[in-house]
Amino acid sequence: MAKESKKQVSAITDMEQDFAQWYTDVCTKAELIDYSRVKGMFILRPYGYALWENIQGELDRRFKETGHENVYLPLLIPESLLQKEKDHVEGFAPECAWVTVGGSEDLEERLCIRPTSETLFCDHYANVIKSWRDLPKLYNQWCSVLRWEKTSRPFLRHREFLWQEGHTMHETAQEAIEETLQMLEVYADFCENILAMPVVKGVKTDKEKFSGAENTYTIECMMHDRKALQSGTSHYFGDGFARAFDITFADKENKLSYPHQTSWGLSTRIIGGIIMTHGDNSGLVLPPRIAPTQVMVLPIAQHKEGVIEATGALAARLKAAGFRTKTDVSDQSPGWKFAEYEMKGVPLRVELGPKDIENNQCVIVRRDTGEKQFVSLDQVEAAVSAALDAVHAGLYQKAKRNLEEHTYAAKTLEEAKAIQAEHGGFIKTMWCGEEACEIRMKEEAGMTSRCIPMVQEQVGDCCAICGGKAKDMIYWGVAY
RNA sequence: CGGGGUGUGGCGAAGUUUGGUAUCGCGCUUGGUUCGGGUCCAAGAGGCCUGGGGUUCGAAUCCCCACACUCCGACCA
Repeated sequence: MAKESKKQVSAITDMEQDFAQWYTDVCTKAELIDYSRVKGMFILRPYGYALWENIQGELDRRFKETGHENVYLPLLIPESLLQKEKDHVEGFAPECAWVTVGGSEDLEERLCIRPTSETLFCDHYANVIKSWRDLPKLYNQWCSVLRWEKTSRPFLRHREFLWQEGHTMHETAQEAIEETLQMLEVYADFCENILAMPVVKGVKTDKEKFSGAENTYTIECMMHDRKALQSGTSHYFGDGFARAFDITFADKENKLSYPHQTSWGLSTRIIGGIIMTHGDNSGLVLPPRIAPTQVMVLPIAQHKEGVIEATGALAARLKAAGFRTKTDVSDQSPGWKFAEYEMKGVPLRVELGPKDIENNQCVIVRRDTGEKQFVSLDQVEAAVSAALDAVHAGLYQKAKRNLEEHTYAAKTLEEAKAIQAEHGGFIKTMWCGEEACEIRMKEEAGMTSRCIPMVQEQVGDCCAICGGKAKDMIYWGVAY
């Protein structure tokens, strides 16, 4: 009886049994998300939104440290504007949603709800960039965009999703390329040091790059089911958009020149990545540096004299020390509370009961390992700080091990196919650079190219697919 | 957009084959009890069974049509 009710309350499917169902369970049971009336549009509940706010805070600080300014551009793009750059419109047209009526009047020109804002930024830049003195322009926008996806999943594929999009303009190609790479580094650093997610940095093939870009750089992460998640991208555009939008400036020699452009983005999709990188069968596991609640202080035998007061005092101390701390003095049983905050991925639980109070101590429990530690109340701040760092390091190491243990080298298509079928993960091979080989890999092994990593290795002499002359070492994988 | 699955109080399900006016668990409310891993007991509130049409004396149940969610595939961040 008790066993049965336990199972019904927890109700998170084991990831080994059904990974997709596990994922959906975590999203809803941890109260990150709710479904709305419109397909593909999700409600970010307070806990999920708080996570995004913390992500925003960390990224925004990094953007500002690297000289960027926030702006806000309109939601709607006139069709004529969207069509100025050929590759771009071809890439996005299939998933655009349109506004055709205003009030009761049909509009003369239909308006696209932004799927991304390159065209809006370019239109604006054409107005404000006149001289080399106006460069660089280092803008970022926090907003939502809309793409009419056919299928959707919480965080991983929303029709409307929150993101940031950086759009910059530079005097020289060199400077723009440096910016592109710099922002890739910002994302990689953020993922590894804040989210505890190890990344593979690289450049996309022509087939996989952003519509209209010259180069797309990416950070690829490996999820627990060994599928790949593209977690952030940074694009170098050259002067293609500038020419299409007629953005010119007088350079230092008073010659009319086209500026060089970049854009880079990271979305709420990363939350899906956090869930699938760190989560376990008890639910969410949050990296401490962005967890909305880092420490949950729970009273044991709270009806006993002084326990609730002591719990409140301890929580206040931890809050004062700068830790995001909460308590739960509801009349649920301790066991219920343990399970609840595990499901919500709170990195540390601090238990405080009559015995602890008597001994001037508390119990610190790590979410990732379940490890318990008895700590004197005199040193609790230092212990919590160390434990949070330990959780971060533990999560990172575990994810890194998953990435490394499931990255394989292959010399032939057959070998790659066999490895993918048996183990999943990333498979590195040599590649000739031909799109035909990418298509063949997709058709035969179900894998797309993830990236050509910055750090190259010689894993063979010729292209694993066609046997032709190898150009680069490339990563393949099944992607979200 | 192709293929499968599902739709019954807030959640998870039984009931559908063989039509007879809805059952169970969780949650919720109130009171008591317990508290170091989802305590226990009692009393209560809440559903015209996704929507629309049809068959029938009678439909959650049979038929048709929509819609939604979900999984797999194609496409995409």
